[in-house]
Amino acid sequence: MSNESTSAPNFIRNQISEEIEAGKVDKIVTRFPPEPNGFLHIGHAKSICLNFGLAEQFGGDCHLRFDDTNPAKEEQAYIDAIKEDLHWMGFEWAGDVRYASDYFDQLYAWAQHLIREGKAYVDDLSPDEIREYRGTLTEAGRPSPYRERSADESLDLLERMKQGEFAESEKVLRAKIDMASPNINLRDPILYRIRQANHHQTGDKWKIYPSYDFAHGQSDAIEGVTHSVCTLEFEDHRPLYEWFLDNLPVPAKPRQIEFARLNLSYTLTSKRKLKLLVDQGIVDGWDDPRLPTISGMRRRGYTPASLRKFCDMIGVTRADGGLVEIGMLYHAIRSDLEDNAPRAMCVMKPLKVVLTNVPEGHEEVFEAAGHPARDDMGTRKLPFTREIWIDQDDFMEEPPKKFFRLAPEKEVRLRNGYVIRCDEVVKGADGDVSELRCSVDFDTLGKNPEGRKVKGVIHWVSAEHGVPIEVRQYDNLFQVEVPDKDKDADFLDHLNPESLVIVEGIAEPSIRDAAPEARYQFERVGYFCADRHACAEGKRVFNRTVGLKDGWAKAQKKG
RNA sequence: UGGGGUAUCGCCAAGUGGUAAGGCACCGGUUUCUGAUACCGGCAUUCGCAGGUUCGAGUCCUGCUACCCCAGCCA
Repeated sequence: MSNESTSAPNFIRNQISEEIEAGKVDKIVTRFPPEPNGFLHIGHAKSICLNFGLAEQFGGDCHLRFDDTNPAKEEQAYIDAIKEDLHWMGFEWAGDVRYASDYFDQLYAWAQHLIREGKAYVDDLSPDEIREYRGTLTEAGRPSPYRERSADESLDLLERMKQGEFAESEKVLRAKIDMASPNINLRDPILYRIRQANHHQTGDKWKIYPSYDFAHGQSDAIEGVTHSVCTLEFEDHRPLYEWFLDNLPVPAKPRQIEFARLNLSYTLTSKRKLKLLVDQGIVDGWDDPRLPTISGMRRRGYTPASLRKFCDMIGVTRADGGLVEIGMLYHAIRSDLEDNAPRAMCVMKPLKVVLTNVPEGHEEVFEAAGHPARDDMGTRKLPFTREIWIDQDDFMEEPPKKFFRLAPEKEVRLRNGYVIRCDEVVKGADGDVSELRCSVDFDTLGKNPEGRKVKGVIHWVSAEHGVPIEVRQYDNLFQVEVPDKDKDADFLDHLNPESLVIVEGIAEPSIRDAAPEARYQFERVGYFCADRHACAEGKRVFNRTVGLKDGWAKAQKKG
């Protein structure tokens, strides 16, 4: 696998470089901390490349730690999928897979420590009351009436919460910080809440679960994480993150650094919304090729290298509110596949061509390069017969100027074969063109015809030897750049009705034994990937990863 | 209207007081048995706006403006 660790410098990398030069750290430790409540998407890929990339660049470690503090939303299946995505991306985490739940005992002891220090208390307020007491963005909150209850009582209550003596929402453990803080996260944040759910890692051992804030920083400290990189929305949590580290006997003091999350045009990167698309059956599972999930992009035909390249291209900053054009992603995969995908020909909308001066039963085989610039990809055999298929788009009865394809009385080259001339257009009862009768210039194989130049080259497939395949032509799932821009509207209204168009194509025989996930460039059309599920079942299904750039279409548009 | 952030080409993004990198897109041109690729050239007198400091400011100061995040017992 190509390992383009070009990785452009960014502010985090620069900062770490300085720390290392100043001797503040010798070995860095980062971590990728997904919650197993959904599949990883392109936004996670950015974080993955950053965290694993940093460890790679500085000779440090990157841990994989599942942030599994909310059993109500998490599942083992997501854990398995996330691990597979990471492996596929080409990253190895240091040591075993870790879980925040590995530290539940320590976290509990630290909660008790805080209570004894008079810095935490069990609160009996209801969720509604807690919200009410918290105040608003502009008004200070009020202390809970339970705020000053004794440490002994809180300790006892917390233990009983843990034993399952209370119902969900009956009690919570809160830190005692500052109800008047302008930073709402410091208004006595919740440390533990009661959850009756069975936990995918700890089973029924616990009835209380730590909040993200109470678990994350301490887990980082336990693991010796030096740089805890997260997204901008956690910036307001940093004072709290540090408050815990400063008020608990933790073994280390990691630093939280925030960067801007990725916004990609025409796509959604909200786990909640992606899950809705999956649950409502709007797409074919979490790995639907139209989804920006890592597994979806994999199925679509993206390569790990292309995803890494894309992440390098977009960079890492603290500038938020931006929107990366999806065209950048397309460029990343095209440039990879241009270099690495073998070529083949496939006709998408077949139009029959009878080559009148080729005898019935005649057969010859052309040898074509597997890749025009890579000898290591060998050659493929192209059987040539009297009847062939070409694409309907490559013929026009009344062509505009500069239409370098087939038209009545015009010549065109069959890719890797002869130049042919269109002598006759046959129409069906409906008036549509049903067949073309052409003649071959046999003196044009591997050389230009005498005295004239034939500019156009079109792809074709022998009618006798062509292999029927199902082609799934994927396009953006949404029709607008920011599907969820309008908070009052339903993002489903912007679904693209043509995000998937299935067509029966006919491909050259060389793709007959394509392995699942084999990628090809269907010449003059685009890049395609053998569907890993369908092909594993013996079907021949190809997903369009991305089309080739189309200068002709662009020129037409301009008029 | 509280707090925390961010503003450099259509998009992403370098730049940390010395006279605006790069990529994507776009526009020309060359090559081409993929209207693809490759290659060559063009593409910010200007860094949200207005003042100020300085010999010199995208970089420092002041004041505006716009946008993003925060009132889950989600992460």
